[in-house]
Amino acid sequence: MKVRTRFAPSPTGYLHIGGLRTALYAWLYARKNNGEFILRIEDTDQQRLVPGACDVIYSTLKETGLTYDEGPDIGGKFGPYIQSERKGLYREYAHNLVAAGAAYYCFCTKERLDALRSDCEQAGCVFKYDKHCLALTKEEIRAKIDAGEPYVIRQNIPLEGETAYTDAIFGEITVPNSDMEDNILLKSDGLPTYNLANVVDDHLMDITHVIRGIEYLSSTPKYNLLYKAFGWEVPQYIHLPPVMRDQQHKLSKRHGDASFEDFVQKGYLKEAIVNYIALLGWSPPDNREIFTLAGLAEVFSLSGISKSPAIFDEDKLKWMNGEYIRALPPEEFERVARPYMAQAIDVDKFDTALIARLIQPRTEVLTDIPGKLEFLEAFPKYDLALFAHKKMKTTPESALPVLLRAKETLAALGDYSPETLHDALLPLAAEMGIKNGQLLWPVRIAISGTAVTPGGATEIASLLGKQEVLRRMEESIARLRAAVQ
RNA sequence: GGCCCCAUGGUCAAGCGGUUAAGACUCAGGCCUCUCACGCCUGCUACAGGGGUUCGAAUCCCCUUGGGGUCACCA
Repeated sequence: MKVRTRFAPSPTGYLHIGGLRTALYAWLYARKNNGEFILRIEDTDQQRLVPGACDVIYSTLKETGLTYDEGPDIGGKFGPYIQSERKGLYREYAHNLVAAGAAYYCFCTKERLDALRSDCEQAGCVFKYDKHCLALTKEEIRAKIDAGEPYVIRQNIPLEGETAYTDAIFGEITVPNSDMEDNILLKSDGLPTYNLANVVDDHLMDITHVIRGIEYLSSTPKYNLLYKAFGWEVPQYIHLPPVMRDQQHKLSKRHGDASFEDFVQKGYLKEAIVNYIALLGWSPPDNREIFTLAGLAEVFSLSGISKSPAIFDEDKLKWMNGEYIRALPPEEFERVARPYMAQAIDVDKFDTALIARLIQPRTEVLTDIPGKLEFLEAFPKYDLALFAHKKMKTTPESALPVLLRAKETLAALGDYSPETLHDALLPLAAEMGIKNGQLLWPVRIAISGTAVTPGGATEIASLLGKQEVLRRMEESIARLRAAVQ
């Protein structure tokens, strides 16, 4: 039988990192097994509809390369793929369940339920629906429905016994029936709850492997009772442990660390994010860490999935993002970096190819690019103490004569390529009998006014150009003169 | 709280009864070097605790502790 997996998010307006990882694993499993990956939108909660939310899901999946074979926007032979468009179906199946005795009508009002709940709370017990409406006769039910009383359909769960199933990751899971509630299957608005919809759709859509979050681990027996009542074959279950922010909190929207988009905005490359989350909760058979999607699909296996929650480590993501950035072809890096350069400098005034070459190995996230370039656009009013460098044994005093000589050389030079500058300045150091660093450190400070720059004196000088270099040299020399005196 | 599940360094993790308990990130030190970074090398840090089973336990069992999940007309 052909493997079919699905990703079934609720349209909340953003794609949670944990959700993305679930989608990734479902996608990988399908691809690895030459199967199909389906996208289904679970929008049965009318209260939480967010306009445009589906588009976020479609576009994120496409941007990350998690292509689906069937889905709302591309169709497929098991459509529609949006649950609200399948309303009639669920109603029909819910009624079949009632006919089979596996479900029943419930007319209990919110008030009665609330009263029951608070009584329970006072008594210190856990609330569970009391099957009150199960006792209704056919006639009573008919009368209520004819009278237009709103109703829901509840699952009729046995009071005794237990229900078990085997999860591919966690093994055998057994839950006492008495712990399960007669959940609502069909709401009074005619739409199904997840309890019904996931079962009906997974079956109708021929899903063979249900890959989803661990929050469903202990409610899965209930769904299996439904499969059984329908006479359907249950799928293989694969529950995934959660992605955490720290030991006790999940990644949350509030903390700005929950959605894929948040990380893209923070300057992470899409490929790096996907690669990182693939490793959060799953490990490959070997020690590799850098994978393309295709590479992952080749080695992905359920046996590598771990059982315990994984804490999202942004430090490691940063490192991985750096790896991806460094691996980019130079032109490609320049292209993605350019908008970030533009935040700090006038990109038409500078040699952006050279800048790109300099910052590529120094960039971990795209967003730290502007900060590295500010000194190019505006010469900072720096502290003269910057001329002091312990290892180089330079001081503001020793810098002055060095700068005077360097300025002469710099003024005499026509070509300002890094190579020419290099070839002119190094001999000067030799001639002066000082170390390269003792010459180049003061020069770099004098023209950048910045302790740490992406590149050395010759490279910075090249970027700045002769005119600006000489201007900055003069200004620095003047300030030094005034201070040293 | 009931029920279900989990437990190797700060983090991700390998390990499937016999290992000097991998690797990666972080951190520290060093090399390289025109600053920083990159790269390269070295180092610090772990089997939650207690009982069993076994010739032998990180690996199997039990308890404790800690953590997660779940108990909605949400998914």
